[in-house]
Amino acid sequence: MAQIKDVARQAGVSVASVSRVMAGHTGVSEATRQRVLDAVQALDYRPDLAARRLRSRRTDTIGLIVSDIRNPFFTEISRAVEDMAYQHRMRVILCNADEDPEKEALYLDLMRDENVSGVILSPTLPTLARFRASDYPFPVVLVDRCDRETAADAVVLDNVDSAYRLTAHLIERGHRRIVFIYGVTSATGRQRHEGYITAMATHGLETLAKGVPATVDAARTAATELVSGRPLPDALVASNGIILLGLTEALQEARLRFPQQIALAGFDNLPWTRLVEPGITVISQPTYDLGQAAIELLLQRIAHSAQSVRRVVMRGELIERGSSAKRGG
Amino acid sequence: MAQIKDVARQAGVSVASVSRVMAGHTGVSEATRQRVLDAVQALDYRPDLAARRLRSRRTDTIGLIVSDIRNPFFTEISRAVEDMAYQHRMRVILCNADEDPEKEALYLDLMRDENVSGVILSPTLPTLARFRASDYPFPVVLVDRCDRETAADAVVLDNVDSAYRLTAHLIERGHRRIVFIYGVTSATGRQRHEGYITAMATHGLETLAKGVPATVDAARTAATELVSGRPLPDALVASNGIILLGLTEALQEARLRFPQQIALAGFDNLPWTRLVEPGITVISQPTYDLGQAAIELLLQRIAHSAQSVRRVVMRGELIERGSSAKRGG
DNA sequence: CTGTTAGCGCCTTCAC
DNA sequence: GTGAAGGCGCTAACAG
Repeated sequence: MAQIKDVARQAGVSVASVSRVMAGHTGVSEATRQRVLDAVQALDYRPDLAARRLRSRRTDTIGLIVSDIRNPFFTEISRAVEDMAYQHRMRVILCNADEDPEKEALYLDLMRDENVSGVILSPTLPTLARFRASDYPFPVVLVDRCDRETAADAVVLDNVDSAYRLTAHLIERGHRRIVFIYGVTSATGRQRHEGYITAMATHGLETLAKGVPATVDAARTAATELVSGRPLPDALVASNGIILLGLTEALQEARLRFPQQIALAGFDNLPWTRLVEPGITVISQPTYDLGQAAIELLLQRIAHSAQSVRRVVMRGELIERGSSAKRGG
Repeated sequence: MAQIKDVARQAGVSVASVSRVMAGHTGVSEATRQRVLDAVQALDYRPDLAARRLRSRRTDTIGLIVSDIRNPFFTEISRAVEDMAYQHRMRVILCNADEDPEKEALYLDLMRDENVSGVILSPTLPTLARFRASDYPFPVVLVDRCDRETAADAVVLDNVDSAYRLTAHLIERGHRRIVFIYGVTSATGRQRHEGYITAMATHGLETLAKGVPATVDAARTAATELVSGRPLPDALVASNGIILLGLTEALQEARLRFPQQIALAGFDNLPWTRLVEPGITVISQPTYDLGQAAIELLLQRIAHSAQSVRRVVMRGELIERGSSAKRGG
């Protein structure tokens, strides 16, 4: 493997000149530049990143810590982050915390060891609760999950508003006994719960929410129980795609037709939601855009560490399908 | 940030002893070890990875290059790889090639720059065609995609057999005009196509396959065309979950009921396949296990670069659901 | 079992 | 515009 001194010798210049050319610095004569470039090509020289990182004290690496990689929402986020990062000549270390605060803490520690340039994080509830940007030696941008109290760069959906609109949509369609099943382990679930409560209260309706761990199994179990009691709810609403899957499975197992016997709606416009007839009404999130905005914000923060704290809020889009149709309509 | 010499001073030993303790080497007295550990704790010392990597010429990093991160199959693979890697104190750099050979080549180049310890790769067809392990300065384990000719460590499904069994199952159920829609851009699609052909030929039936790019849109378009002609096929079979999604969408748009009007089956036991009534018959892949086996194989190869080339083949499991039921049954 | 020392490959001042 | 030289923080001989 050729090194910088080999290139210097081959080009008949000093290592300093080679370094300057490689870094794209100005102040190198065109003649020298060309000779270096030729030598680089001839020797197939590639700078040693470990050496460069040691010397320059920068890694050009960003850490992405997602809470659940199996959730297509986060898959799409990571796709966006990765695309943008490599465009900016940065590396991505992907970590999946599996909704486990300990694993998450471990990974945040690892990020410190790796001396990353910055981190994009979708925090679990405990981590978010005590999150202070100053606790970390690198800039952090929160994605998907952030609350009002937390002063941090963040990119999130308008969770409260979206949940409000989704609930209001069901109320408009004549549904009254609307049960909201939400993930208690994330800020997102809580905020969407809040939007639901506001919508119900505004319309003078009784709230009937149930918090569950954000897994398909937990959601299915909860829904099965809900629909086995009487009176049957008019509608079930899920706070995210994972829970929506559990609800749909439960309704199917209970042989309950929607919207005829019970209405259904939720978050995340996953491919299967329009496949299950007559289609499930959802709030669609701009997932790729959220990821893209997160890394853009992070890159800005890396470049300008003193800039003011920013929050980017994106709007969820209501996609109306058959599952929320009018009662008996 | 404390460095090794600070720890050495604090503990009253040499930097070599600190280094030895940090590396978990034997041949350090218990007393020294304890003093070092105390000093490490007191100073909150963390070794500088860049320095370590430069000096030791090892990165303890593995590259994972998947062809499409949006495919849940690869999501699960990466989950497994990540879990195992961190257990072995290794880092993972995740790259999504998006089925683009150029992007894939770029990433393989990047792996070289990063001086990774090894790579797990699900290659595109062109890359696989000219794949030679000796072309890379690091060990490579192929996952999901490999062909007979390629001499490389690999972990794959029994693609031909699984497709054979799936097709034979449909034939047994009385279906005759079975159309196989497969991804032409992957070795997996080709091999599954082969299994289909063998099954049809064995039963004296005419093969009716159609190759498409492995996208939902392409599959939907192809299927829409197929079902608009006459006679209608008896059954549609997809070579993977992405294509199966496209087929399902097309049948739904065409208002064709399965299995009454047309049967349906495919690969990948995705959650939605049992949600779409009456459930879709699929070959289930042991995705997590495939990923786990891949990294285990890679770690072995890293430890024993001379060991013989290995191929791990895992069996797909037929999950029978309503979509493949008997004609008119 | 422990310490001394020479680099790993590169960047970056500093002098010319 | 160019070159010489001193580290970045750590590991691994080697010597004791």
